[in-house]
Amino acid sequence: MARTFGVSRGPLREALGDLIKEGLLVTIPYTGTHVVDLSLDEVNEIFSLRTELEIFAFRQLWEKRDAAYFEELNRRHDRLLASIAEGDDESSIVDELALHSHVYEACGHSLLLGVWNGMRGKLQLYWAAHHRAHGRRGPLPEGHARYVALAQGADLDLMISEIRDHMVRGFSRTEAFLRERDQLKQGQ
Amino acid sequence: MARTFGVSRGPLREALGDLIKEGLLVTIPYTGTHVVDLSLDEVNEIFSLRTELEIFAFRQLWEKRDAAYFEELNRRHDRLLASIAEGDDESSIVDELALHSHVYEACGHSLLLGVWNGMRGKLQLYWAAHHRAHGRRGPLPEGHARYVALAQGADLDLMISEIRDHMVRGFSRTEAFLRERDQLKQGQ
DNA sequence: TGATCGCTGATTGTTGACAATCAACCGCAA
DNA sequence: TTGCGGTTGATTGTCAACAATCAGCGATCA
Repeated sequence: MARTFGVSRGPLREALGDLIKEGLLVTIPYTGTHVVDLSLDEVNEIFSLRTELEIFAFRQLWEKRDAAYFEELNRRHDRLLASIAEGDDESSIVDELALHSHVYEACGHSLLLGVWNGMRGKLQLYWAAHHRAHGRRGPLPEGHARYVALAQGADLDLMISEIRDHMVRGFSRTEAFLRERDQLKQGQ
Repeated sequence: MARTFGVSRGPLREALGDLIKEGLLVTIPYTGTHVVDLSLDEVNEIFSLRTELEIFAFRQLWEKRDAAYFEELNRRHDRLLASIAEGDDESSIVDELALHSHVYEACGHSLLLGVWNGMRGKLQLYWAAHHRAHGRRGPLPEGHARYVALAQGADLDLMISEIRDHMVRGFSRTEAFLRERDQLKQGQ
């Protein structure tokens, strides 16, 4: 890898070490390091923890929401819809994550934002890889309509229940990819 | 540092990099790297997020609690009480964190455990440093009695409210250290 | 056929050296 | 005293090389 990328082993070692600590790569000693192979349990953990974190973020944010927040929220939602309309899966995924990132950035809890960024990478990597493998499977256009609407509403409890529903839907969608992949593996 | 520790700059660079990414050290470019100086906001963030994570951990664990869990819980509590009785602040802090770690380890949510371990280091470093600076200020013997009792009880809602109270108490205690430190700084 | 042994090559950790960048200090002038 | 430019030394990133460890593979033998 050092030769192909034209850099020395030092910086490469550091970069790979970062990705390993982030959980995006795993290494088998003296054999090699490859992209993680997320199990169903791990995906379940990501979504269950995301649910709690995102609810907590909205609780922190709720009373502080202002015009700037609403504007940026709609801007990110529009960008997601545009990417979906263009059929660009890669962008759709990035935009979906950017939409969800907004509440973490806006709530003013930097530690929480750090934790979210830690798992965001896993989701992006995972979705991108499997969308490339399985073809067109980006986010659905209507997937965030209710989410965005309630985030601008007055009822926090409704928003919280939408977050729970949204995560359940997201998990189901991801779970479906996983089962397909495992079936393909067995077939080999 | 490389000379004093008798190692090359490579491994030292990696070790410092890890501590920096963990948030225990900060580096001012071309000037030096020193131990992080936690602000009141950051401490508040740690305790507010801890509250949510620990409640989530207990929710995951609650129905799965068994004899082994209760045994280990009491074992860790006894160890904490022993360290407090001996007046060993260093051990008290480690034991208090170990007691809280138990629910994260037992709930079977490895991602959650990873997030907790990420902030655990900050708390240990912070408490240890300031206890050294301010003298005897370890955990109080009765501080976890109710916590441990309710963790073995049948009422999850009571446990949740105890967690909230416990974190508020912990934050107040830590906040007091912080205000003392800042006053000392101004005095200099 | 199946198991064991030694070899090969890759992976991994560490080291000392080179080069670039910039903060801190000093001298000088207004 | 205050402000400015040049110098010094430390910090930082990168590199090539050495050494140690071990997985994979073929050869040998029962």
